Amino acid sequence: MEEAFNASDFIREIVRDDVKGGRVRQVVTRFPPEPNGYLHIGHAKSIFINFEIAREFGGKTNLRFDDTNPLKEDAEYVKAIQEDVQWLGYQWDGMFFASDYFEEMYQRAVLLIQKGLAYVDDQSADEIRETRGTLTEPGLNSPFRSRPVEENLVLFEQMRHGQFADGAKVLRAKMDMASPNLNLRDPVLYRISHALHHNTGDTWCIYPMYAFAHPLEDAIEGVSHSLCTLEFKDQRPLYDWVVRECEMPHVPRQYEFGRLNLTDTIMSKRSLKQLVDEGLVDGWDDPRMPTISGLRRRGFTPEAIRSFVRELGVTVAGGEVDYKLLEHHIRQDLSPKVPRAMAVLRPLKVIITNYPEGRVEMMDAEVNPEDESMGTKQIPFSREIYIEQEDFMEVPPPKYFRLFPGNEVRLRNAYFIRCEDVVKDEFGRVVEIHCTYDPETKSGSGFSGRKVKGTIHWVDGHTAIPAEFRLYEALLKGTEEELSPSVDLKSRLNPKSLEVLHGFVGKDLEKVAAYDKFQFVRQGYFQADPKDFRSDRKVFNQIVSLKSSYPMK
RNA sequence: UGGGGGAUAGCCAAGCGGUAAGGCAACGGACUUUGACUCCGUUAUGCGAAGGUUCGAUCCCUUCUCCCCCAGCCA
Repeated sequence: MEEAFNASDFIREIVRDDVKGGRVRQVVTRFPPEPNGYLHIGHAKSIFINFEIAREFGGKTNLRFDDTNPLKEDAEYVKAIQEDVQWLGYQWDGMFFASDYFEEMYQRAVLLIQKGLAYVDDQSADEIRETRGTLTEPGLNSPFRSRPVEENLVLFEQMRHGQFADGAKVLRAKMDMASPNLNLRDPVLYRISHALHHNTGDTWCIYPMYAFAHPLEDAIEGVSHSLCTLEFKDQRPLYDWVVRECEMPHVPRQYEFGRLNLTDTIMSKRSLKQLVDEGLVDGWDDPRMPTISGLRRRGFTPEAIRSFVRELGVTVAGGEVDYKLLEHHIRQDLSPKVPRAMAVLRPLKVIITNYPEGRVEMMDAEVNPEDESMGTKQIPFSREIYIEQEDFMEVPPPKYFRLFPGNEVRLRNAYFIRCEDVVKDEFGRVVEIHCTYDPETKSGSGFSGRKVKGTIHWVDGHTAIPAEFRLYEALLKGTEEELSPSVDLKSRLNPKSLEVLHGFVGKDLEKVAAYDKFQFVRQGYFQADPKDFRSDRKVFNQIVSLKSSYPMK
């Protein structure tokens, strides 16, 4: 289902034309993350686009770490990024680092200086900002703009050799301080930073800026189509300028697509990192995080993520995709392939008064009704069971098909039971209910004497295994105003984003292992938590609930 | 405000001068040992607005409105 797909969008059209017209011999794309954080679902879209398009045209895709800012980058992230890309199902052709090219970049910058197209500026960061002009006013030329080539060459070399402090000087492109495109007002190409680089250590103390480095990286790698998000659109003239003026033999082209936004989800790495750093979540892989590792820990599958981003398509219109669409794709993926099981998240004890004490019956249960080949399993049934608290109401609302005094329901894979009595504690809370069962209604017996409106799930009281269930809601929730990025992140957090419940799973889940996924019947899809699951402490993360047409929950 | 992009249903999105695909959501209904799944049906005389060109406009032209991005020595 996933493979039978023939996408067409403006980028694929461009690539197709380039190949047909002979302008491009081999399609080469790249996924260029900066190793300054973990990948999120937005990156999944970019990964999908870059890898799939190259694959469709028989091309190649590189994984390239855009590590030009040592202050923010870390080897931890490069490892995590590789894991995430592979987990999503993609294998790169080449793996590179921008830092692999630092020497060549330096030489290209020297070329620029020699051509009179770059100069060393002694102005401070503040001065540069102040003289950049505004949206409506042109900027001012730097007093160092016409520094002689020879002097620039010497200064730039001294920059490289650590003769200046951080921020003392920068290398700037000599473009146009009056350009209506702010990116072209003599953009900074190199800055001084005496920082330890995760890859090159202290070899360098000057680092190229993205705008200079990225086009060179693409050109060096023979990238044909450099596919990035829309906010880089204004950089395109600069991108082309760098490739041209640096006299790169290979000319890559940049094309931009709209980035993914999801409702109730923050996607900025800055904010995600803040959540992690301030301990507001359980790390980058907290199941509430929109990171790939968070989704993985939550129980999402690569297939679901891929089919989700595939359906989004490639466009330039900005918008916000409903999180429900992602939920649809994970349900769609899991439903046919995951075993059913019964779990009671909020237990209520039920005594079946006419069922013989001490007797245990093994009941047949289909592993997955959607796929007979998955077989059946045996689950124990006895006099005492647990059902879901919400499946009993003393005073039921209209259209309530579950248990209430006098009503009969089907216990899934077992018998019909009828509620006869309610036991309450001193505060009037229901603590236990008494039911009777009808032996003739045994599951699989073909009994058709009477129909019952509701079927509820349960676990056997004597063999049930205690389990912890973690239910999730959006990490951030609130009105549009409350969710404004200008509001402090902490106050935008949804206090109910995590709910921990202690209940039971059936004995058939005795041998579950981390990452095992189930559909807990009538509840939703769950995964054994990879971090906290132990054989003696069963922890399940809710991936997504089941859809429900029953109004209240 | 200068520049760059965008506007098709509640959300995403096809459409490329010939009379508005599809998915999600929602709402009905069928089926059901999951109020699930599946299946059927409903939901834009309308494409941000107003003019114009044309036999014919979501598509071309003009003007206007609204939204997003750019003033890091971040990427």
